[in-house]
Amino acid sequence: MRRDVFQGIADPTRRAIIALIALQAMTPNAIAENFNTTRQAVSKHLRILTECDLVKQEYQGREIYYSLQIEKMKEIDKWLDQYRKIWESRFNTLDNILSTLKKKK
Amino acid sequence: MRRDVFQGIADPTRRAIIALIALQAMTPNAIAENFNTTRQAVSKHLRILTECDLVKQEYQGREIYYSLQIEKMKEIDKWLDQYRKIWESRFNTLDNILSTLKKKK
DNA sequence: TTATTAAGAAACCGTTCGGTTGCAAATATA
DNA sequence: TATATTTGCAACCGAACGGTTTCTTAATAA
Repeated sequence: MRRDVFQGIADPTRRAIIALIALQAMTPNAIAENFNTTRQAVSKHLRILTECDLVKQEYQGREIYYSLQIEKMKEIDKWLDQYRKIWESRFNTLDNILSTLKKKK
Repeated sequence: MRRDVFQGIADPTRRAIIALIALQAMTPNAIAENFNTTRQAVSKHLRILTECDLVKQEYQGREIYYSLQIEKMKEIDKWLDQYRKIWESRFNTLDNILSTLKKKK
């Protein structure tokens, strides 16, 4: 199954999971306690997040700690960069001014 | 149908469309010429992009010009901000150093 | 050893997705 | 006016998604 970061962050529950484990590693059970859903549903999301390398696992006995692979988030930032150039440009500012004038008219 | 930006950018074809119309407005036909797919498929993507406000339409006779609503892209940037803080932090840098040392070992 | 607990795997279900084909409406052109 | 063009809409299809329930495996605790 081909996965990429953008598919990983597409689901709101997965974004919530990402936020949860961004600062500290957590087990699937601990993560699932934060949602009104079954552990298996969370487990599936973790699988998808793992498949697109947004998350890494650390085995500790029978428990598995999941944590965010922050490096992968930079990919989104890198993709955004081309558009950041646009919205920071003078042309866009000018465009905003023009459309503001239009509205007033 | 509830849509958000993250769903909008989830599909690779839609990201390509976004890149195409980022700098200049284009009609569905003109956009479709850039893909090995039917005009209707592109039209569906444009519909989704419109629903999540990533794209705006401008009617000109029977033609409709689609262009990127760059403001909406800032939402992704804003969401990324919380993670940018993490990957730019000293703690993370330290973590990188540690894992580099681990690999060398 | 025997329960118990943590987690993944498999099967299933309804919905959405991405795509196609076909059609209707509106505008432009002969 | 008749015809061609641009576009959106509806119906349909197979695959993937998000979720549940059930089962298996492996590690811990009694």
